[in-house]
Amino acid sequence: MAQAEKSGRGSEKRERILEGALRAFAKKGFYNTKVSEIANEAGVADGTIYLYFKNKDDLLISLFEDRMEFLIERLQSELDAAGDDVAAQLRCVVEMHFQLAIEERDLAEFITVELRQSAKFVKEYENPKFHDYLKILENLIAHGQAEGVLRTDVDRRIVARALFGALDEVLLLLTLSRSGAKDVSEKARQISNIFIEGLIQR
Amino acid sequence: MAQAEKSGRGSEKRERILEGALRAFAKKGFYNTKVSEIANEAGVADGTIYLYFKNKDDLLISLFEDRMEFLIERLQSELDAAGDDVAAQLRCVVEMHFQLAIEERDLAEFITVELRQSAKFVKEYENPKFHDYLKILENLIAHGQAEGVLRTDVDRRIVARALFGALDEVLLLLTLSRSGAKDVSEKARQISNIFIEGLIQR
DNA sequence: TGCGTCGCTGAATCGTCATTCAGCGAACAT
DNA sequence: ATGTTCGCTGAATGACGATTCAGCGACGCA
Repeated sequence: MAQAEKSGRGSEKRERILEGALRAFAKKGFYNTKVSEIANEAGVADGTIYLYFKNKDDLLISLFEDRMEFLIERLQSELDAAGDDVAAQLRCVVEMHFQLAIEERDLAEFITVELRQSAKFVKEYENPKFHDYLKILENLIAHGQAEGVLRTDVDRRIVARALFGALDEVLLLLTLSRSGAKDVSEKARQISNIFIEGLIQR
Repeated sequence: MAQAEKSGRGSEKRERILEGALRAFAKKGFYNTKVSEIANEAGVADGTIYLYFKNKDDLLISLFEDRMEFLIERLQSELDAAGDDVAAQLRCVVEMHFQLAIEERDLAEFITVELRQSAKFVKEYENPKFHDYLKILENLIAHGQAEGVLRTDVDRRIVARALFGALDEVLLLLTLSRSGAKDVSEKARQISNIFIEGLIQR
C-alpha cells in the first residue's frame, strides 16, 4: 500500500477532506461551517481532519492554495494557447473566470465570498496565490502597453485589480442566479468589450 | 428628558453602539469581534447592546442599513448636483466611492470585507439598501443609453455590477495600503476613464 | 422622605464547537 | 498466533462568548 503518504500533499483522503470543505464552505461560509460537517461531507471522522490539517484555519488556507493553484495553471495554459493578441487574451481571461459559474459552482461561491475575509483576518496569511493570479493579469496589461496596443496612462496594478473586482462581482451574480451557459458567455462578451474598448490606445 | 427614545432610531446610545460596532468590525471582522468588544468600543455595558438590538446579527444588519442609507443619500445628492452629463456623473460616482478610503476608512473596510458575507449568510436578509445603491448606478447607465451617449449592446444590470465590483476591489486596495488623497484621485481618474471609454457609444 | 419607574449594568449561565486522545481493527512481521 | 505498527475513529473535554437577568442608582412625583 502507498505508505508515507499520510500527510503528503497527494493523499487521497486529504483531497476528500478538501472537497468536503469546499462544498461546506460554499454552502454556509467558513464561520458557519462546523468541522464535524466537513468531516461528514468528506466521509471521515472529525479527528481525521486533524491528521491532515493543523486546525480549521489551516484547512481554509490549504484549500485556497490548492484551488488557486488549479485556477492559475488553467488560466496560464489557456493564455499560452491564445496567442499574442492582447484583446484575445483579455477575452480569454474573462471567459475563463465566468466559466467557473458553470463548471465549478462551489469553487466560484467559495472564492467570491471568502477571499476577502481570509485575506484580512486569517492571521499571518497574505494569500500569495491570489497575488500570483493578479500578477498574471498585470503582466498581460503590461505586455499590451509595451506593444503600444493598450493605453499607458493607467497603473497596471490598479487596472488588474479593477478587472478582477469586476469579474468577481459579476461572477457572484451569475453564481447566485444560477445562470446557464449561453447567458454566461453573452455576459463575458459584454464585459470583455467594455474593458477592451476602455483600455485600447487611441 | 427625551423620553421614549430608547429603542427609537435616533437614540444617542444606539448611535454610539453602531459606531463602536463599525470600528470593531472594520478592525477584526464580524465573526472575530466579541459583543463585549463592541460594548467596550461604544463605552456601554454588554447588556445594553441587547436593549437596542435583538442580537449580534441584528446589529450587523442595522449597521448596514444605516450606513448604506448614508452613502446613498450622499451619492444621490452629489449626482443631482453634477448635472446631466453622463460622463461627469460617472466620474462623480467613482470619485465618491474612493473618497471613502480617506474620509471613512472604517466604513470602507467594513463594506469591502463584510458586504458579500452578509448578503449570503445572514439568514433571511437580502440587503435591500445595497440593491438601492446598485439601482442608482443602473439608472445612470440607462439614462446614458437613452440619450444615445452610452452603448446599448450591454445589459445595464451587469454593467452596474461590474462597475461596483471594480470600485470596491480598488477601494479595498486603497484602504489597506492607506493611500493619501492625491493618490486616490489619480486612481479615480484612471478608473473613470477606462469605464467611460469602454461604455461610450461609437 | 418614601415610592415607582426607567435605563443601564456586568457577572453568571448555558450552549456550542474546535480540538484531543485512548483505543480499535487491519496489515504485516516474526 | 502473537506482537507491533499505522491510520483512523468519535466520544469526551474545555474554552469561549452570546445572551440573560437580578439588581443598582438616578430621577420625578407625592
